[in-house]
Amino acid sequence: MADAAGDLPRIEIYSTLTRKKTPLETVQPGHVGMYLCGPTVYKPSHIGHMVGPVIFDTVKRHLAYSGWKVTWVVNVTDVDDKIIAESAARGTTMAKLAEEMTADYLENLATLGVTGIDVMPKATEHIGTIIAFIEGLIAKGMAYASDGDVYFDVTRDPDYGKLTNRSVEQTQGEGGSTAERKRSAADFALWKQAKPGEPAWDSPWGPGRPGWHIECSAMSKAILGPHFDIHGGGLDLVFPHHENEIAQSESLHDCPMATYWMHNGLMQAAGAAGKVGGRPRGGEGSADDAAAQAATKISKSTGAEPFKNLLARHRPEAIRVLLLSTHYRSPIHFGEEPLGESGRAMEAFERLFARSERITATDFYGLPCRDRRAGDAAVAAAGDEVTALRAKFLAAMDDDFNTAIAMATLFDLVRVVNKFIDQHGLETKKPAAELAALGAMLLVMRELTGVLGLFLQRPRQAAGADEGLVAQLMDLVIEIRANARKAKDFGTADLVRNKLTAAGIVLEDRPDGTGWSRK
RNA sequence: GGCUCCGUAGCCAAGUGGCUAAGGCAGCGGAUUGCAAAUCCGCCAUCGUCGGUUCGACUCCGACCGGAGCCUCCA
Repeated sequence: MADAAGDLPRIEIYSTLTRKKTPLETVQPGHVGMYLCGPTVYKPSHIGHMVGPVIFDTVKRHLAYSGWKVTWVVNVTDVDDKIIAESAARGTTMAKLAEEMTADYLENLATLGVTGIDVMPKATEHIGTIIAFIEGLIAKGMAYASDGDVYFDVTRDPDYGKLTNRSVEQTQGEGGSTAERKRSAADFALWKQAKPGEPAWDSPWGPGRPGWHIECSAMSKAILGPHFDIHGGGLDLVFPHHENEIAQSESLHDCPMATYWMHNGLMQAAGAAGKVGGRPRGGEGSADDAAAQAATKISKSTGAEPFKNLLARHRPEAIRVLLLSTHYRSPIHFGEEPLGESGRAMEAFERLFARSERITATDFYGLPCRDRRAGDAAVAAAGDEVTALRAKFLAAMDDDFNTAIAMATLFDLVRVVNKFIDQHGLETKKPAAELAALGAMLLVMRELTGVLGLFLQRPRQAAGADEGLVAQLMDLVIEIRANARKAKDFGTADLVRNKLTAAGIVLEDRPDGTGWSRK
């Protein structure tokens, strides 16, 4: 369980299980097995579904960049009560609906630059694995069949509740119609008998389908082994889902399921007071205003619009920046305002990229991301300030993936590079030494933004068919205006600029000429 | 009622037992510009309230107030 590879950096990870940070030590030296609970595919994904994937994509990028080999698994729950209900309502089949919604999910992930998923198992493709897992639990006396269902017997699991610090007595269980088939209320279903007309698989207990928690235990074992390194998910999955996964897996295997349990904070729809969940709290006389403005997690708010709708209004880069600007364990305040703000903040990067491309004639997006983390000496050409910022960035990422600080150092880096360009007048002069230093700085920028999965592709231009024509016209307008300015005819020059601004085109008179961009 | 967690500038958001409490957005002043835009420089917080521990706390402990999550499906 120790990392023999001594050249790997020390990375600290917070685990919900221990409630503290400890240095990453992997089951297999140099290899990280990582499992993230993915979506139940019954509706188009919303922004809340994107949080975990973006965060763990960033985790994987940083681990891989730091020298580990990483296998990242994200499951897709494609058999479930909600899918059955939704497909019935739509008059389609569970399989078809799941396929459609999985495609939607994958498309959204790709848009956000989540590219690191290695394996994406589906529950329906692992029914045999799941049944074998359940049989193992029954054989060990940890589970029992009851009238076509199979339940996990929590009373046989001495450390049940260790993840969330609660006792069997404190859990209420599903209740409802299954109550009388269970030995105790906190027992949970491993296998559910099919009702007539429902999708079903044959099993030793009759036709049915897997319970909610078992697929993750069975599939993570099949792909990553009984004990792997990192298990992730949203904070709302800690109980009962992850608690029950631990119960199943550790009861069967007698070893830890995952060394680190990482949970991301939930998207909050600021101001969109949804229903007030949970049991009533003691006090009365609640402040109406506070209640009205209370944030609510997206999945329980009315703000959970399909992610695709969101993309019509906001650039994916702005969304990723927003997600990474907050520490991953904190809730994220979400809404039009925060998104617009992070969009504006992000444009400072793109302006710098464009500026440096004008100077160096090098495509920033085409620069190679340094894929293996190197020591300070490797980036010395970029100067002390940049080297120091890079060290700060890496230290932040090594400290439980503190992307908020990492982002802050990136903003500092933008300022440092802009200042360097200003001070050396690189837009008009081209001294070779300074250009080389600028190139080194941009390589660091490319390296670090790459670790966060940002700016990997040139943003798509507004795809107007007349784009070439517009560019030609703009060249003409700018030339005419330049002549006016030369002739000190500023009235004409300002008229042109003001009219263009009103039309959504911004003119910038720079030392090396006039540029334009769409607002 | 039980279990987690949070409360930092106008807004968002890091962080630390004692050194200048990151960064972003907005705002203000300056440099630059024909004027702008962009860029750069500078300004803008004593850390929910009240107690306690300590030589010293925003950081630890307690109480209180406010907010979030979970205890039922949820990323």
